This record gives sequence, structure tokens and C-alpha cells, in this order.
Amino acid sequence: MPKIGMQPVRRQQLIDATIESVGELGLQATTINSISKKAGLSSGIISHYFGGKQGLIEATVRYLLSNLQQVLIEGLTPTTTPEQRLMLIIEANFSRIQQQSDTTKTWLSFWSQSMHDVELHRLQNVNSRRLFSNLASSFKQLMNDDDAKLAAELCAGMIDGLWLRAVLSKSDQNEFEHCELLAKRYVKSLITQYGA
Amino acid sequence: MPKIGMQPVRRQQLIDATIESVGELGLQATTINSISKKAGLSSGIISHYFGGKQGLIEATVRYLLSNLQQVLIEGLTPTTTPEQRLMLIIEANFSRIQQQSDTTKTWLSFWSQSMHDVELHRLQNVNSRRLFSNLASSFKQLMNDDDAKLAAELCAGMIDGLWLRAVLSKSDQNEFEHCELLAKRYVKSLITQYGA
Amino acid sequence: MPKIGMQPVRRQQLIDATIESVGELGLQATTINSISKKAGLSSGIISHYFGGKQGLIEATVRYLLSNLQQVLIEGLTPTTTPEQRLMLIIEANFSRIQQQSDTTKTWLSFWSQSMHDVELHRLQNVNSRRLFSNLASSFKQLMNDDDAKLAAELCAGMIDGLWLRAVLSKSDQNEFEHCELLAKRYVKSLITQYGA
Amino acid sequence: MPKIGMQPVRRQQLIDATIESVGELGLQATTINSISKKAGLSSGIISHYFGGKQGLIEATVRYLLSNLQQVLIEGLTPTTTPEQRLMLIIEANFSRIQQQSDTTKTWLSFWSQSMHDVELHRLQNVNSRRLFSNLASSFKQLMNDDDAKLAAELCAGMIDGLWLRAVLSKSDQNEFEHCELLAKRYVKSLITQYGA
DNA sequence: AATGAATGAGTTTTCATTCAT
DNA sequence: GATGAATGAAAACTCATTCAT
Repeated sequence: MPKIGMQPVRRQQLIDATIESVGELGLQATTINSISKKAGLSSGIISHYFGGKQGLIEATVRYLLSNLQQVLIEGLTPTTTPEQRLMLIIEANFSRIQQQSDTTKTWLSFWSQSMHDVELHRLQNVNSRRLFSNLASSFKQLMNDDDAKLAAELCAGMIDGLWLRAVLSKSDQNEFEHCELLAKRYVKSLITQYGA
Repeated sequence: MPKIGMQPVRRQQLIDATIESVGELGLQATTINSISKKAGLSSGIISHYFGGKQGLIEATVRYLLSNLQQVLIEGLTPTTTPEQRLMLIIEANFSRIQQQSDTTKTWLSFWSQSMHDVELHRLQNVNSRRLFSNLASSFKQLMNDDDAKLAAELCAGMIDGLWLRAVLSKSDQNEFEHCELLAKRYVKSLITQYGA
Repeated sequence: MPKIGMQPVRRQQLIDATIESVGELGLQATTINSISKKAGLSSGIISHYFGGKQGLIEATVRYLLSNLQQVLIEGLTPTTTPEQRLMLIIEANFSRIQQQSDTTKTWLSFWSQSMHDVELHRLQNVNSRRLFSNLASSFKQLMNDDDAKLAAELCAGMIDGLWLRAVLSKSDQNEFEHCELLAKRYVKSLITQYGA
Repeated sequence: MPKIGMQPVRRQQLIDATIESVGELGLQATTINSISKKAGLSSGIISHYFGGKQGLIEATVRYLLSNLQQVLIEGLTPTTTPEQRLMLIIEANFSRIQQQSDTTKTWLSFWSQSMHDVELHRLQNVNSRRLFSNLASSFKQLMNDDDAKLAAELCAGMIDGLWLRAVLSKSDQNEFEHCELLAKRYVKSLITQYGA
């Protein structure tokens, strides 16, 4: 029964199952079996579609990254002001939790592992720089370039720090929303401070 | 060779080797063998002194925690002002890197794993709350209680976020010092903003 | 090589190899490797089919128990007299050796271990009570209930004792048959003594 | 502090601890550590006095054997009749339990292991033959030699079988005494049956 | 396309033995 | 005479990968 066009379906099934498993069990305890079981598929299929466990892990990170970018892009309209765009960036970063509770734990697992994995580190750098440049390009429309870079650096730190503390303390959604609010207020204070 | 008094020496040897191994290989790839080899001891000794791998991991986290606290306490004198104390807290958090490059990677590995390990999560909470309460108690001497709590929350986020971004980008010491400077300036701006 | 329907084949292969290994090396010296080597399979397969060594051990005891029961049931016909049934019970107990020399040593290893293993003790009790109740129900057709219980108790002791001494002295088949004969004559003397 | 004459004291301490440990944990789970801990001595001392674990195990079996013999000899007087001697033999075999509950479990562990251990098997044979010859020499004073041998064989089987069943069912002392009574009555019936 | 049986290298843990003190 | 720190071989168990079907 060679159903055609199964590839994208199976790949997404396995990526979803990976997020679920890493969120639930951690990256260390996530196995080929824990993933394939959650996906309702056989263990052999992972090698078939991703070459191996490592390939699936990397595909999952790429999926999460593109997802984050997607949320941001979808919010943008031709009339979005720089300040609105900054708010959107923050919302995108904190909305990760809204999609799936496992996702945040999964991000953290991957970033931690990126210290010792070349490909994951490359992907993490993409993410980190993208956040910075997204912030910087918006701030640049509101202040001079040097101040904008500084504001972006501080703002990126604040977003990641509040997000990290919320994840590690196993916060509920309310606390995530509280952190989102703090981040937004911080952006406004940066604009007030440095803005022309 | 039952030289007496070897226990504390061996325990510290093994804890140091654990930090080194987790820093170099990551928590996932750190094994009883990688640790004992680095320590120049046999694999059996880990069970002898720590009951098993898990025991050694937890002892290592406790050691890192007490070390962080130690750096802070040693800087305090009877004449330390609240503002100086806040600077000390930041210095302590960023000085981790100065001691050993492995240490930062090790912290991150542990915090990531704490999502899925009860004891590590407990220890992580101790650390997280300690940073917040250290900050809050200093801020309270400079502003009203509600503002102090808010400042502490923001400041904790900023410290952790800047630290996380520095670690993940495999920054050199200069960048860590730059982050330390940014954090200190942020504290000063908080004092200016909310201070009486 | 996922030939379907291999499960029962593999399970029996491993149980046979366990009996062989325990018979040859003893329960203490029997390892995952000694079993899997005898079975001509890999070591990992034991966890796959039995969850672990303990599971295989227990499955093996259950197999030996059901085998013993099987021998008895197969000998019964609608016209079997109580006395013939008693003879069948004895034959079943002494025929263990006829199938496989390892089996007797294996029984003894398991019973000895049953002193310190809850599940093995439960299975040993099933076996011990089954022998007693089989004997008692036959004796009850030949004498009053109290005498029948006494006869069953004595007879069970005699069977187990003669069997134990034969096993421990590493007897050959002739001696087992001699013991079987002694046991049968003892049953007859009990019937003569207490029979109506 | 080279105290002289410690050797017999230490040896007995370790043998007692071995009986206790094997009775409690089983032979398999008994380790150098479990023994030395129970003896309140260091682990190294076992090698010092017995050459190793195996030496201590064998010394313990020899001790149990000589103990059993001792109980029998102590009961004998110049005026003991053959029938009284038979009763004494039974009492000695069932009195093992009266001394220490661990002892019976220990006997069984050792006999089971004797299937796979040359020295233990030799000692087990000494024990088995001694019981037979003790019984036979007494029966020979009460009946002709062939009947006496047969009676001894049956009686040895009955004693061992009742004892085995009592041990395996983890019986209390009352049941052991009940078995002792059954064995004694069986001896009397053998004398009645074959006696001149 | 998909399965899952089978493998075996790698991991943690246990433990008898050794030996400097 | 006695200790117990240290070793390292051997054990059970895990799991990514392979591959016949």
C-alpha cells in the first residue's frame, strides 16, 4: 500500500511526537522508542525519514525556529509601527507556551545541548541573532543606531532571562503573561529613555 | 591504601572532574568512566563515595551553589552600601566564568535537566529564589517594597538573560565582562528610576 | 528479520536455554550471557521478551510447573483408579529426570532461591500444595479423611525426600527409578495400613 | 595491639555472621560486606582468616556439619537403646531449627549450591552418608541387614523430605515439631514392620 | 511504505580481592 | 592483628541502528 504523499505527514507526526517526548521526559530520556510510541508508528521509520535520531532532533529544532518566525511574520501588516513590531516580537517569544507546554521545555533542552552539538549550536545562533536583529531594526527607527543596538542587546537579554526564569520555575500561563507584560513595559521604558 | 582523611580529598577530586566532564562533553555524554578517568581514579570509587552517578551529580550542583554563595559573602563588609551589595551580586553571578569555563556550561546542563529531575529542580529553585531575595532586600533599602520587588524581578531576569546569551554564544571573557557592565548599569538605572 | 510469529519460538528457546544453564552452572553463575549464548541469540533479546533476567527466571519456573502438571494430566483416563492415580503422581514427579538431567538441578536451585524471592516462593507454594492435594484427594477415596490427610503428608514428604537425596547425590537414572519404586511401595503400604 | 588468641574468636564471629547473612539474604545476595558488617569487623579480615569468601563458606558448612554431629553425640549414653538412638538422630536433624531460624535456610542454600561446587558437594555427601549409616547401624540391631538398609533409606528420605517441606513453606517451630513427631512415628512403624 | 525483531556496543552498578598503614 | 580505601572485572540493562519481510 504505497500511499503517495505520506512523507510530510509522517515527518510532522514524528516532529510533534519528539516535542512531546522531550517536553515530558527530557532530551536525555527521550529515545527512538518513546518518540515512535507517541507517534503511533514503528521505531524503524525514524531512520527511514530522518536518517537517525540526531536527524530528527535537528529537524525538530528547525521546525520550532520556523514556527517562531512564522508567528512574528503573521502579525506584521504594512501599517505596523516600529513600537507595535517590538510588541509583536515579545508576544511571539512568549506565545511559545500558548501553543504547547512541552515546547518551552524542549527549547531549553535543545539550547543546553547546543553547547556540545555543532549543528544545534548553529541553529541556536540563528535564533539568537534573529531576535537581536529583529529588535535592533525596530529600535533603529526610534533612536540612533548605537542606542538601538544597546537597547536591542538589553531587550534580548530581558526577554530571554524572564522566559528562562519562567520556564525553570515551571510557571503556569499567568506567570508567562506577567513576564510578557514586564518585557513590554521594559521596551517602552527603553524607547522613552533613548527615543528621540 | 587506606590513608585516613582521604574522603574529602577524593570527593572534591570527583566533583571537579564532574564539572570538567559536563563542561566538556555535556551532561548527556558524561559517564562514570569519563568522570573517573578525568579524576585519575577508578570507576568504582564513585559508588563508594556518592552511592552512584546521580549522587555525584547532585553533590556537584550543591558545590556550585555553595561556591556562588561563597563569592558573594566574601565580598561583603560591615560598610557595604545597598548599591555596592547589588554590584557584588552581579559580580558573583558573572564571576562564575572567571573561575572555570566549564562551570557555565555545567550550570546550564543542570538547569536544563532540572525540568525532569526532582532534586535538581529543588536545588534550582533555591538558586533562583536566592538571587531574587538578595536583590530584593538590597533594593528595599533604596525604594518602597513594591517597587523593590519589581526591580528585583526585572534585575534577576536581566542577569539570567544576559548570562544565558553569553553562555550560549560561547562568548569569551571580554563579552562576559561587557554583560556584567550592562547589568550593573541596568541596576543603576533602576535605582534612579524608582529610588526615593 | 521480523519474521512474524517468532515470539513463542524465541520465548521457548530462551526458557530451554535457562534450564540448561541453571542445570549446568547453577542459578548463581547463570547470567544473561550464559543463557543467550546457549540459545544462540543476543543478550538484548532477554529484556525484549521477558523484561529482564528475573522475568525469564520466573517464566522458566512457571514452565516447569505446568510441565509437571501436564505429565500428570496426560496419564489420567476416565477409568483410572485412585491407586493408579497415586502411582501416576509419583511417576510424574520422578519423570522430571527422564526429560532432562538439568531440570532437577534447576528445580532445586529455584526452590532454594524461593526462600528469598517473593514470586518464586509463591510458585513453590503452588507446587507444594498441589502435590499434597493431589495425593490427599486420591487417598480420601481409599480411607477416611483424617487418615487420608496424614497419608498425603507422609507421602509428600517421602516423595520430596527421596527425590532430594537422589538429586543431591547426582544419581543416575537407575537410582531415580529405584527411588520411584520405593515411593510406590510406600504408597501401597499406606493404603494397606489405613485402607478400609 | 596484637592480642594473642584472637584467631578462634574471630573465626567463630565470622562463621556466625555468615549463617546469619545467608539465612537472611540468601547465598546469592550474601557478600563479603554483608558478612563483615554483621560481624562488626572489617571486610579485609575475611581474606586474612579464610583466604577469601569461598573459604569462609566452606568453613561455615563444616561448622554446621560438626554441630549436627555434636548434638547427636551429646545425647548418647552407654545405655542408649537402638530405638532411642534412632529418636536421637531425628531430634538432632529437626533441632537445627531450634538453635537458629537462619540455620535451616543456610543448609538449603548450601545443598543447592553443592550441585555446582566440588567441595560443597563432598561435604554434602559426608552429611548424606552419615545420616544413612547412623540410621542403618541402629536398624541393624533391630532387624536383618537388608531390611535395615531399606529402612534406613526410607527413613533418611522421610526425614529429609519432611524437613525440606517444612523449610520451604517457612514453617514455624510448631510445624517443625509436628514433622519431628511424624518422622518418629514412621521409625516406629518401620521397626514394627521389619523388626524381628 | 512501513514494520518490529534482533543486535551488540555502551552504560551503571556491584563486589571479591588487594594492600599500605 | 586489623582496617577500609581503592581497584577493575563482570554483571544487568539500555537503546540506536539495521534489515528481512
